Amino acid sequence: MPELPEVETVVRTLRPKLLGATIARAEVRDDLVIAGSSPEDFCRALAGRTIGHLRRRGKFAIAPLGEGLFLVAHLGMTGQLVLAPAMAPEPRFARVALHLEDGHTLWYADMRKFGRLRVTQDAEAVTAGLGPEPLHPSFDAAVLLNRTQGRKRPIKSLLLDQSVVAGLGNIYADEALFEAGLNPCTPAGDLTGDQANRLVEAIRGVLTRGIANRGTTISDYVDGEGRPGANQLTLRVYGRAGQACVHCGRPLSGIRLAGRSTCFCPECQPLAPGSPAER
DNA sequence: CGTTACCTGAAA
DNA sequence: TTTCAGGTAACG
Repeated sequence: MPELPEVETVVRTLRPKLLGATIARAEVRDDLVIAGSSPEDFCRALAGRTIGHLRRRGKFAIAPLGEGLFLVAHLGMTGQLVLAPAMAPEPRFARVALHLEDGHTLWYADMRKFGRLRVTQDAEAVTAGLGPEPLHPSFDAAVLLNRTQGRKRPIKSLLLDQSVVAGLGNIYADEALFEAGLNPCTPAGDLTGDQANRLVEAIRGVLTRGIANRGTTISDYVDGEGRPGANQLTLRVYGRAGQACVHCGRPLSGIRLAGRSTCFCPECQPLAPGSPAER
């Protein structure tokens, strides 16, 4: 579910409300979503802590808890972090509850339980393997080329690789490749400087738009206040296999790449002639 | 490297 | 009943 724009929106909506809030009690309803410690230690570590400035790195949300301790959340496919009044009805698939002293509850809900929460002294270690932040000004064609050079894997599978660039997922990868006019199967090492430039700009564009639209809600993404996003209305290829390309009108292709459904326009995103992926 | 497993639910 | 789903770690 949540890629960079969704996590960023969750963080932005929760940040002002959680800053300075104290956790009275933590409650784990499903052990599976707790990583790095026992659920008991997780709850003990959180009780009495005051939350600092919430931030995002890649698809992780990170809350400082003081004394070098952090709460780190990854939402997996269907994770939601939602703040609600204590008296409000529980969200469906509630897995963890952080009861705040101000009378609100920060819920972690996750239908598929692929997401994880952890308390750690070393937030750095959790995000150490991540590549650059695509919205940071230092992310440019040279940085991207450094990481694609000599690689034969399809460019899309590299875009999904969080150690290459942090935060892209299946939706925004497809959208960025369409905007850049690049075929998802293009061997990464074949990217020209010009193509890398276009791809970097496209990545920035789709992510920035995603944030401006408060995230993409296909089925269950909501922000920190439980509200869906609107970016799904702007998608140009994701989930549109068989429909007409917004540029040329020809039907979009749907293929499977790196184990993920992939949509692109064979006309607007042609493979370079003679490239291995063409055969 | 691509594929499978991890989970649960919705939709075909 | 089968297939598919925004992610990623493990496997061969």
